[in-house]
Amino acid sequence: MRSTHSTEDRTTRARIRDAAIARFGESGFDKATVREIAAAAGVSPALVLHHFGSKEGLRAACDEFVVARFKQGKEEAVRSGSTDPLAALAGYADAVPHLRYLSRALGDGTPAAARLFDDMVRESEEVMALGVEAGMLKPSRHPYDQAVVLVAWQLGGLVLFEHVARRFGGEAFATEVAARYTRAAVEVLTEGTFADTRFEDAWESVDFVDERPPPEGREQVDVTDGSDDDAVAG
Amino acid sequence: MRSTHSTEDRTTRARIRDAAIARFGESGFDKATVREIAAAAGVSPALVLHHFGSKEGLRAACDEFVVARFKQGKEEAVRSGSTDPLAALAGYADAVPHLRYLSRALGDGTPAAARLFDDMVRESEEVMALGVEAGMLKPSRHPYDQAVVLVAWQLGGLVLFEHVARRFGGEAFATEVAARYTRAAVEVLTEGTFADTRFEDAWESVDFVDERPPPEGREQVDVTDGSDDDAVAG
DNA sequence: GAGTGTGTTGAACGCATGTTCAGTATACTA
DNA sequence: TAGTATACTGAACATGCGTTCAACACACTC
Repeated sequence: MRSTHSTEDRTTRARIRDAAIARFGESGFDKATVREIAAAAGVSPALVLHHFGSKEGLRAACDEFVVARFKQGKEEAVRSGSTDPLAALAGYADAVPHLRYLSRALGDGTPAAARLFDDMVRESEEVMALGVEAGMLKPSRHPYDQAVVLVAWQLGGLVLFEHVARRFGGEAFATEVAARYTRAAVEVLTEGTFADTRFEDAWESVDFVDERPPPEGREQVDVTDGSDDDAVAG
Repeated sequence: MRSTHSTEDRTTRARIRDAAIARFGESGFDKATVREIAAAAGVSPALVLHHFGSKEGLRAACDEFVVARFKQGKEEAVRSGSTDPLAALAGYADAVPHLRYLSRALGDGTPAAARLFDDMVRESEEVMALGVEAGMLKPSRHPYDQAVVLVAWQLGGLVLFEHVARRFGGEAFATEVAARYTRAAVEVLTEGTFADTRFEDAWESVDFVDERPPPEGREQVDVTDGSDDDAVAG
């Protein structure tokens, strides 16, 4: 019996969630207000709380939705052979708000951000191992550490993409900025930038443990609730 | 006639500023309250506003201070030959709050963050040009773009350092985490990770402009005010 | 000692925010 | 038609926030 009133193509709940993703992405979680989000979705502030319990609940719903969406897009990217989700996603114009949201979430220290980071490290490690086997990637002396660093760079570039775009004279999340970014990134990841192994040798002599931390104990949250938000209303 | 009351080793103003840097760094600008900061500094909330005019003024003062401090540390790092300020700064235990603050500022979208980013790009470009001349760095096809990307990665790694540390099983901004991070980073920057030039060639064929954006027009703010905050009181 | 300026405080103000709640409208069930 | 569940609203509440302001304490000048 969902959405007895709304005759739109999407559920009211989905409209609110999308408006929240947009507002959170632009202003950040704290600065974005429930009233703003409600207005953007064309509903009353009370309805937002009616559907999501609290502002924090709304954030959790947005987190789930965006992370799931991102994961899905990433699988496609892996399938196509690219390791940079930024480039893979930049094509989809409607994914930009989600990228923006993700960028904010990573900076805000949302619980979902940690989950996303850990997931990406795990998957990157797998993908990179496969890449090494296939002769596409060079083997690393510290595969796990390298996966962590590369994920940090990828997501870090996402968080600071606004600045990258400004330096490139384009708008944030514009396709050509993303392409230019990727071109430079790929060059570095192919050629390297140090001419000799001076630094590498120096740091290699430092002997640190190469172990993963104890198993993460993060519960794998399943994305059941709200998955039918976009269902058509009667 | 500064600080007629306080008999501490530092000015009250400096104590407030340091407390603010710590609180902003831990909770972020929005969540950190003037009352909290005042309590941490051992003064009344009203005094905070008396000294800095507003919370935003306090943020500006913190920005100036940290950016200046960071710039200074970076110069030393360049002099020592390292291009990674994270590693260069990690040694100074008392710099950790500043790193934490910087990490937050970059995520919050503080005006100072843009200034810092732009400064770093400019300086990185210079340093990298020198490095190429000296035969220490490989020449890039797109030196400016490469500088932008490397700065984005450096600072992005800083923003997400909390997650890097978690994956490495250490505390954020711990020295050994920083070392492990640097080791992996240096490996990638020396060897690259792609085994062949497949991706590089593909992206190189995309023809984008390599120009810098129009001159930035950002006024170079001079750090005169508050520079004597740490002066000893009579 | 009077006058002045600065550091400092406690209490209050005004405002925006997240949240609650009583109540209305609509759709479905029987 | 009556009953019930759900979507939805307007108005209000409580709280925490940044900020203001009148007053006090101390140091300095004359």
